[in-house]
Amino acid sequence: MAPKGVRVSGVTIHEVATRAGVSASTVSRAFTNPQLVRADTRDRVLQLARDLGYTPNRAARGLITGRTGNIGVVVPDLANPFFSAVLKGANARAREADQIVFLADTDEDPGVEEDLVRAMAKQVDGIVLCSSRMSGHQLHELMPSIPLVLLNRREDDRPAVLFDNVAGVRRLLAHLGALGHRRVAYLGGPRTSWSDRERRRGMRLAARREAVDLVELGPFEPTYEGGLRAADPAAATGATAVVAFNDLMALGVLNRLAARGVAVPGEVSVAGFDGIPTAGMGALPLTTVALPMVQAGRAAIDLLLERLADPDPDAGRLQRVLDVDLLVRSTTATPLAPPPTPPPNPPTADVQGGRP
Amino acid sequence: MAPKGVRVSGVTIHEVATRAGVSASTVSRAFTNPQLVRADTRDRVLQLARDLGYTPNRAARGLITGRTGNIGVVVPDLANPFFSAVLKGANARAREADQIVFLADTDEDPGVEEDLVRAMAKQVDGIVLCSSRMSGHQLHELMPSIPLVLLNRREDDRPAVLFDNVAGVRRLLAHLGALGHRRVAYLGGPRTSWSDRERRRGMRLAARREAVDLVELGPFEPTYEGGLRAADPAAATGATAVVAFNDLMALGVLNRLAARGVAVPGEVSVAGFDGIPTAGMGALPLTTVALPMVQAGRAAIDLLLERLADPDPDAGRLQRVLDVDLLVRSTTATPLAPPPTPPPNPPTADVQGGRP
DNA sequence: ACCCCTCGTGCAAACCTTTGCAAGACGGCG
DNA sequence: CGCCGTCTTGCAAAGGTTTGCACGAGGGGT
Repeated sequence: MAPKGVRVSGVTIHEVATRAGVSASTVSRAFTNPQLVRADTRDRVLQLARDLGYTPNRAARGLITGRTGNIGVVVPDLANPFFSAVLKGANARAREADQIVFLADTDEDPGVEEDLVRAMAKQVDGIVLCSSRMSGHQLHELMPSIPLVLLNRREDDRPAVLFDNVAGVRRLLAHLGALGHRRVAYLGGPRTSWSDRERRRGMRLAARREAVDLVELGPFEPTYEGGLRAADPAAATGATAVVAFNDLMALGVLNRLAARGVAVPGEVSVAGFDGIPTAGMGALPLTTVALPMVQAGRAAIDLLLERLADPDPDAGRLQRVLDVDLLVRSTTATPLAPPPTPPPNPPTADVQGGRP
Repeated sequence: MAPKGVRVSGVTIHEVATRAGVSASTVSRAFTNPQLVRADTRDRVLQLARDLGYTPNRAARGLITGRTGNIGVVVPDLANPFFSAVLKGANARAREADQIVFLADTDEDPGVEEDLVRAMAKQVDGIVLCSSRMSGHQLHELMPSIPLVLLNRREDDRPAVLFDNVAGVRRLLAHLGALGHRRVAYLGGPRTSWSDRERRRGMRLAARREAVDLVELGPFEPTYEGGLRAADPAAATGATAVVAFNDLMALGVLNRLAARGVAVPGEVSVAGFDGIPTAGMGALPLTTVALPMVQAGRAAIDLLLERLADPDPDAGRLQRVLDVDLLVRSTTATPLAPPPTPPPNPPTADVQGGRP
């Protein structure tokens, strides 16, 4: 009946209690409610615990308190530096609060995402869902079973950390408009992405305001490879400026255009979203709408902790909208010539990029 | 006495048991030892469990089995795509084995690393330590308390997933030698890094073999910024080829050299290690020694699972050495001219880059 | 000198699951 | 017809912790 697994650090609260000549309750209180136990007893117990290397077994504690001390973080793709950065922030903040992060990568699949959330639910106090690809319906089904905080996704008035996408797009188009661009292509990301919808919406608004023609393409995969594939259709539109759903795609566009001999930013300007470090490392630093990724990760954990401390579902407005920052760098400029005549390469190459 | 925390999915094994008209033991067995319970009982129980949305509470299970079903993964810096890739592999493999990944980021600090491992130890079955920066002493102290698998770090014959750094360096230097380089600079990474020591060792060996002069610099921070700072001292050595500790640094070098007007690969060739995606995305795809990062992450989890299944400490040789791959791309070529005379910029600028 | 209040501590139940042991049912064999 | 073995199930203990309740001691007020 004894556990078969290797007992990792066998020192329990009882051991500390016996050695200190007190009961287990006292040791427990010394840790969780220090003011309940007499000062000298407490000090003796804590000192002894330290000497013995005792740390409370969080699983056992969780069993009774109903709190695990764990927080789940779910991302669509760890390989995207945007999510690494968010994760880094979340992880740092969680550690400060003495919480541990459970990680899950969904590979951009809403089904996997739902499964993972369900699987995690029992073992964490709450979950931060980054750029969730799930449907509103799926989301609402999950909501009651576990405290959820969304990041980069709005769903009604559920707790969320958001970026001011529309403002970002407005600034970006103002910049392009001022440079003299009159025809702009937007390369869309996954249909399931909230930020893609927001950016599309913002683009339409801002395009009208700046009096530029807007051409929408996509969806494309939100990756470098997706950008490579998106570049040709984009060039074929005759737009003098191309805005990609994210930096990774924009980098792909940059590379493909260079391979075709299209001058950036001379003939075509390119911009992205996110502000991932990679975007600034190339020979041509990318103009981009930078999002405070690390800060967003931290904010999401903050929100979750607040929510857990006060489970009252409608305690305070729990949406945080973070400001974004237009980084004007080397890939945007005044277009040299009138829209170039159809480029040498066959411009009809696969117009549809990403998964449908 | 009832738990105060929000009960997340209150359905317990007892509820299923009562409804199915059996005892809790039977339900438990239906899940963990199906062959012990009569077929029709089992089916009825499992079906009911599914309907009720019951999933076993892993914390409670862990309490008695001594296995948590969790695996810890510790990395020095999430922002480095090398570690994102490793993590992605580890996470995928863990999920297949129905294990969950606990994440920790140490910010390159060995002290934090030790703390985190200790804090995790109680809540995971084992830990994968990626590129551990801890001393051999620290490592040995930790070993007995928790099953550990090292990744990109050898320590005696402890279980580890390693890359064949020396072979990689040999191939890289053979490549540079064949191109005609006679003086090569190595820009070192953190002193605490095992792979840096290995690469240094390999460089010395290979340099003798190829009859090239080797200049060792560093340590530098293993980041893009570290590379920016390393470029000037590297140029000052008069080497025609620069090998950086990792790709991130190499990208920094590339950028700084471009800013100074040094032609790559004309005047100076540059190469890195890791094969992170970013390295191939720039206008000048980087020549690099590519490591199978995702595969390494998977292998580490495999090793850990094997080890857990058979806790016999000396069961089989538990070190896996993975092959590396020299990717020859655009940043290495035959040097144009004899080593250029001292470059226009003051070549004395901070020779020490990273932290001491 | 008595009573009451406060403070510090211990007891035991509860959280949810796994598992050794034992008991009941049933069939076969001698 | 009795004995034994196999199969299926339940009982109860155990795992480490938290916490409501109760108990005892000590102090201050009357």
